[in-house]
Order: sequence, then structure tokens, then C-alpha cells
Amino acid sequence: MSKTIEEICQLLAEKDYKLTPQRRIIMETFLEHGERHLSAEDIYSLVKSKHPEIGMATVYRTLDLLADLGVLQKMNFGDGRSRYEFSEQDEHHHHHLICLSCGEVLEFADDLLDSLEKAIAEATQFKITDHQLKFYGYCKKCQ
Amino acid sequence: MSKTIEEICQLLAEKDYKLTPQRRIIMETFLEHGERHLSAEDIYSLVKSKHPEIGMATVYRTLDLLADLGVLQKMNFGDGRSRYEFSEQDEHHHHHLICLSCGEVLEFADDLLDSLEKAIAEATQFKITDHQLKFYGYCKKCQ
DNA sequence: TTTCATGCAAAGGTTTTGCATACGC
DNA sequence: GCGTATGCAAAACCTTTGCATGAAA
Repeated sequence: MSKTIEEICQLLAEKDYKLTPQRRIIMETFLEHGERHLSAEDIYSLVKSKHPEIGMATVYRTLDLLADLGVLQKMNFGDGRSRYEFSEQDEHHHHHLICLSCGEVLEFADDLLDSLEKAIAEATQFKITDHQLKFYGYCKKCQ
Repeated sequence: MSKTIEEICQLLAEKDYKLTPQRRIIMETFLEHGERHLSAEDIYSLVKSKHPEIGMATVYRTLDLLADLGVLQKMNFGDGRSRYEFSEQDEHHHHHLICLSCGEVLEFADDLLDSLEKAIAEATQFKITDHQLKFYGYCKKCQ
């Protein structure tokens, strides 16, 4: 499960960030549409429909902030813009299958990589905080 | 091993692409600096120092072409620009460890994912052509 | 000679920044 | 009230495109 809005607000407060209406609106929008991999533009459109006064720059700044706090994860699926999704640190990771033809992104649950991660950390002396696995190919429709 | 320049030229010929001096120069530059994960700008600078008449657009077009031919692989390490490296299809995959502090990129060989890939292909009906695994963390120096 | 590739500059798209104003704490 | 956040517009980037010229096959 992703965090609740109260948990996120608490994270903000802990780091002395202000809880502004804009930040709350953006967080709520994310919680309502969390299933998708939203771009900044997606968020901006969703938010703008109900709160036209909000600015694009605020969306970008808020997404950056939430990514820094570890609430969101910034991803790149190769379509020229960043996309964001809730990071689910305590849970098992999920990975992405990206269709090279239609761009569809499927999710795939898996935690096989944990042991691999440990082995790599030991071998390279890296302190690994996260990993990201993407499969590229063609979905059933596009083959 | 990555392909030799002759093999790449042959690929071009097979698909009726012309072998221009610019394309040759860019391929040679890549072969000379193949160990790194070069951006278009990196290639442009390297190429420009010996052949100042070459244009940025040609670099982009050639990199795209080589990626289409399967010679290069376009990657994204989250620094706002695409990076390219030789794709080594016949060999075992290698993956990347990216330091979130200094941006260093380490490579890590592994082929544990082949069986996972098969299982996922079966479960999702995707025809998987490639995968990409990235670990994020902090390198020895930055911890 | 025909067709494709190049170079340049301009356009496109995404993200960041400067600055005056507004607002949370 | 202090200091941070916002909105707007401009700027900064990376990448793509249009078009006349030039070169490969």
C-alpha cells in the first residue's frame, strides 16, 4: 500500500516543509489516480480541471519534493518525459513490461531480485537503495 | 564483444543505407570510447574535435540509425539525456549500478534473469526482446 | 542520375529558474 | 512577521524537423 495523505503530511512537517493547498491537491490527485504512471503534464491537467489557478512549475516542484521524500518514484519509460508512481518500499517490488509498439506499460510483481541485490552490494561495496527492472518487447496485440 | 566496423557497414548495406564518412567517423568514435556510456553531446564533442564540419543533427540521426539496427542501445540513467552503448545481444546481459550522489555508473555482469524473463513472457503473453536492470544506491566513496 | 544524407537554423517539447507576490507557520 | 511557496513568463536543455545543398550508389 502507498502512504496515506496524513502520513505524507507528517513527512512534510518533519522536514519543515509547509503544507500548502497546492501540495495537498497534488497529493490527493496522485492518490486518486495512483494506478497509472502519470507524467507531470498528466498531473497538471488533472489538477488544473478543478483548480485552474495552479501552475506547472508548482507541479514540477511538488513532484520533485515528493520524490526526495521517498513518497514518489521518478521513472523513465523512454517516451521523452518523466513519469511518477508511488514508491512502495516496504513491499515487494514490481517491475514493468513496456511494449515497443504501442507503449503500453504492464506491471509485474516479483521479489526474486532481493538475493541478487545482496550479492551485488557485497561484490561492489555499493549501498543499494533501490532497483528497477524493465522488460521490453511486444504485447499480445502488437506481435 | 561488440561488432567490428566491417560488420556494422555490412548491416548498413543490407538495409540499403549509405556508408557516408560521417557515419563511419561516428562508428569509429564509438569503437574507440566504447567503454563509457556516451551521450549524443559526448559523441558530438569527440567527433567535432577532428571533424569540425559535422553537425549535431547528423550525430542524432546516426545514433538513432545504429540503435534501430541493433548496434547500439539507447539508455537512460535519469540525468536528462539519453546515453548509448553497444548492445551485446549474443552475450550475457550486464546491468548498471548508478550512484545517486556522484552519478558514477558501474557495470555488473549477470544472466540470472533469463529464466525470469521466460516465466514473465509466458504469464503475460508478451514477446520479450530485451530487459534492463538498474540498481540505485551510493558508491563506496559517497556513502 | 536518382536517391538518400548532411548541415544549418529554427522549431518542438520538457523541465528549470528568476522574481514579485502571497501565504503557512 | 519571517521565510518559504506560488504563478507567471522567460530561459535552459535536449532532441527533432524543414529545406536547400551535396554526395553515395
